Amino acid sequence: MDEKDVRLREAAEKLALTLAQGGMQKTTARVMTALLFSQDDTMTAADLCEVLQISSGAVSGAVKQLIPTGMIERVPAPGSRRDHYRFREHAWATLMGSQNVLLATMVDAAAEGIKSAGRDSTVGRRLDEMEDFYAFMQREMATLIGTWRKQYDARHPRA
Amino acid sequence: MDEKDVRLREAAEKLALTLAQGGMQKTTARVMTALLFSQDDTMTAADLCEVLQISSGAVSGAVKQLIPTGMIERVPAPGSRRDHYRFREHAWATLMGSQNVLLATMVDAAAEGIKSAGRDSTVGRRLDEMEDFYAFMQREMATLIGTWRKQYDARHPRA
DNA sequence: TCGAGTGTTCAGAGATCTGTAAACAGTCTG
DNA sequence: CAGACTGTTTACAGATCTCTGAACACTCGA
Repeated sequence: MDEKDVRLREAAEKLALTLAQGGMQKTTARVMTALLFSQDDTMTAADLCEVLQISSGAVSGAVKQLIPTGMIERVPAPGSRRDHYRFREHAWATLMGSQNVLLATMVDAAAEGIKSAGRDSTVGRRLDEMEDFYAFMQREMATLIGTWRKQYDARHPRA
Repeated sequence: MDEKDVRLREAAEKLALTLAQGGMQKTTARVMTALLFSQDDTMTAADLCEVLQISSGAVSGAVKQLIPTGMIERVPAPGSRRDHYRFREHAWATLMGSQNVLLATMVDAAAEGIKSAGRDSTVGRRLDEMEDFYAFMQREMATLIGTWRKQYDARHPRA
């Protein structure tokens, strides 16, 4: 039984490391994956401190980053006075959806350049392609995520 | 005429800053956007040094990161002995396509956890959703990029 | 209102990362 | 082959970032 726990923790740390190399804060990634791979539904800040061997301040900071992104949520704890945290349902879809603003930024950056240089030049054509690509992605990604959601919900009727 | 240059450079730096906050190396981002917003087709390492006010070593390092990702390419320079660099055509599509391996990593991480915990548990259901989502994305992203390419190429017949 | 139990904030230590400058290597020209 | 011209590598310095530990703030129950 503990055996299972160990392997899950290993998997969690491994993924955290990958995410960290991809630009995510290391501690933030560890907190996220700890919640993701936890056998329990929720974890308290104290749990996270103990499991990850980090200070409460670090947990506080990580949580502060994670909640606005929609990856985790604070769960009102009935009996306990401690805050409980939980990995959110559909968190991944939410996360990918939030990349939408990044895509919009790319479109804007391209448009900004085109405004200065026009479309009919070396740089203009380059930026035109960029604008076209990201505008396309922005449109399509939204519908793609919607498609998945519908599909998944249909396959997993709420209890 | 120089006016144009200034505004393009500003746009370049602005985008670089955004990309840097998104996890990309700061200098790497600056080199990339410098090439992206350049009015010329290619730039030499020396050009980049001067424009960005960085050492040749820094340029070398940035280029070393950028080339494998497919964002820029080294162009054989006919007359000059210097290396010329160019922002690659369809670079953005290539970049997004390369996220495929990241998506695969996510699928694997989820599968790894499921192997330890099974699908029928709190963590199992959580990981099942993750696996399903990323597997879906992996499939769809590839086709999406292909669609865009076809569409764009059709609209921009090669000269 | 007081006190215990938690979460948050912040200054400072420690680690990490990144760019520079200089040495080194490679390449083309004369 | 010599010599100049570039690109690459690397030790080191500087800057940045992140965690910790402790003080502080907040909340709830008695």
